[in-house]
This record gives sequence, C-alpha cells and structure tokens, in this order.
Amino acid sequence: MPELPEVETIRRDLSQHIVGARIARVELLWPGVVALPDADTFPALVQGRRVAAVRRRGKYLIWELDDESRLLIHLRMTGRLYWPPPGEPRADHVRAVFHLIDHQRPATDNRRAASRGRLSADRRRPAEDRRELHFVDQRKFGRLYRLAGERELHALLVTKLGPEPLESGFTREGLRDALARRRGPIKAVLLDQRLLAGLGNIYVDEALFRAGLHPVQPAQSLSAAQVDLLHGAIVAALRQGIANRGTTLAAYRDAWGTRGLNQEQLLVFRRQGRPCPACGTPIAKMRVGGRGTHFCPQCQGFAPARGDQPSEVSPYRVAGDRRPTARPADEDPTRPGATGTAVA
DNA sequence: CAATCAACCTGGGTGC
DNA sequence: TGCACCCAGGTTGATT
Repeated sequence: MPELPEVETIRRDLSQHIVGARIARVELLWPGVVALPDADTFPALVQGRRVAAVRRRGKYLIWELDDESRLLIHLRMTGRLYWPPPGEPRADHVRAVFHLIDHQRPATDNRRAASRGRLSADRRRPAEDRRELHFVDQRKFGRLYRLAGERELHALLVTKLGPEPLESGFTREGLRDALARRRGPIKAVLLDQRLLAGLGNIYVDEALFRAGLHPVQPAQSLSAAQVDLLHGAIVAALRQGIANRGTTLAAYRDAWGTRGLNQEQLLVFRRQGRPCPACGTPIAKMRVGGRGTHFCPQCQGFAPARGDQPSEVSPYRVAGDRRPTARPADEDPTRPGATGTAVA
C-alpha cells in the first residue's frame, strides 16, 4: 500500500502536470472523503486556486496553493491519484475529481493549430489544457484536508510525524534516543509515524531484514551498533523503493496507472516459504502488532523467550555476528552513484 | 506517556 | 453456487 516511496513517486509524477495549473472545480462523488474542514465548504475554498508546488511529508501529499492555503491528501490503504488520458471514462471508486486548467500548457489540439499558423484562433480563445485528476479509493480510507496556511499545516502534522527518513533530520543519534524510550517490538515501533514518518508494513519488514533484526525484539534493547545498522537499512530500503517507482502488491499505481517495480526486488515481504536471499532458509511469517510480519528466522536472530522463561539472559543475538555479509545495508546497490544493479 | 486493540471499509480468498 | 468467515494494512481514538 502507499508508503513513502509510493507517495514520493506520485508526487514526482504529479508535479510535472499540476504545478501551475488552476483548480477550476472539485467534484466530491463521496463526501466522506473530506476530513477538513468539511464536504460542504471544501470545494469553494479550493476552487479557483492555482497549484504553486507539490510536496510530501511522510505519507501525506501536500499541494501548496497560491493563496498560501494547503491541500493535503492521504491515500491510506487503497487510495490512488490518477491522471487519466483525456476522454477516458471514469473508473469505479472515484471519490473526488479535480478539474484542472493549465494555461501554460496548451492542449494538443491548440498546439497543432498553432503549428499550422492559425494563431488568430488561439488568440481569441487562449490556449489551455483542461484535464481531470481522479482520487480513486476502493476502501474509502483516504482523506482530503484543506488548511489555511503553513502554520495550520505545521500544527496538524507536528504532533503526528517524526523526521523524514531521507532528510538530514533523521540521524543515528535521534533514532537511538527515540527507540530507547520504547519497550514495544521494534516492528510495531517503526510503524509509529511519530517516531519516523513514512514507513509502512512493507518497508519495515524489508529494513529489519537488511539490518538483521528480529521483528519482536524490544526497541529499547537494540545496541548502538544495531541502531546504526537499522538506520542505514531504513534509508536503503526506501531508496530502493523510490528507484523502482514503488511496490505494487495490490492497489498501488502511479499517477499514470502503471504498476511499480519494487515488488520484484523485495527481500522478505510476502515471501514466506521462499528461500531467504542471503542464506536460503525459508522466510517465516508471524503476526506482530496485528500486522503480517515477514522475516528470516536464521538471519534475523532468535524468537524471544516464552513468557514463562527467565528474561535475565537476552534471547537476542547481536545482529552483526550472523548477518549476511553479501549485502550489508550500507552497500545498497540502488543508492545514487552506486554501480551495478539499480533498476532504472 | 506507552501499549493494545477495535473500528473504519471493500473485495478477494478459503472452507464448508 | 452460496455463505460465513478471515485477511489485507494506515490511522484514529478509546481503554488499560
């Protein structure tokens, strides 16, 4: 489902087309899609505004509009932003339609007319590109938010989101401090967006495998060395996801409706029963924090002691002593500048 | 404050 | 073929 790499891919796709365009009209086909302020006022607040920039924070997509207001989109589980070819009939589950007009980008017909020298017609009716952007969401979890400005945006997100994993604010020291306060299983803790913004079930499992950490190990029990490994593993897993334009296991598509490629490169997620890419041991699946969790029982240490056993002796091995040496997390082949197997 | 879990939804898959 | 049930997972909010 859409996590940081998927939202980032959509952000980059959309930026090409909607920055500079004006929101002529918003259709709410399912009013429940509006989380803020409400479905009655949302369209009027947004209509007529021009899109100045498209940003991302965690899994939120942020449109900066030309009156300083902010339009937030969260795709949750099955949400998609789809930029259909002109004239294509609407698919099922379209919850909102943004009608966009771009005067900077003439429509194809007008460009053709201009190339034939029929410029007078263009002068009478200015060249413009009218397109629709569809918010599609089978399960109706996705939401739209309209905020008055950057202050309101900050107020909404500051208590909800930790640092951006791919920016300088995500440090080994910061991660160590945050994990030290948490007793829960590392898998569940990494899914908490207040700790770190943008990880979801797929990339957490991938990062834990890359770091050689067992998903149920208590967060605060990680050694400094393990936290350092985890830090690099998170960055590597996310960068690979972006390089592959996201992971498509079910609903996810980019803005053109195309599947991502990263599902071909996953190391453990939904690969239970198949051989670990490092050691060949069958990948296991268990439930952690209510989520399906995939890991290599060999590379990712031992399961914790059962509740009736003494806990003085740590049931966890140090991750470094049995990690696969073939693929350390800090040698991600898809990182910028790396040679080798990055998928274009 | 931290941890846990139901609830929000729909469609696909499974077992009977 | 039908039906009951489970599962998928991002986030919120209630409860412990």
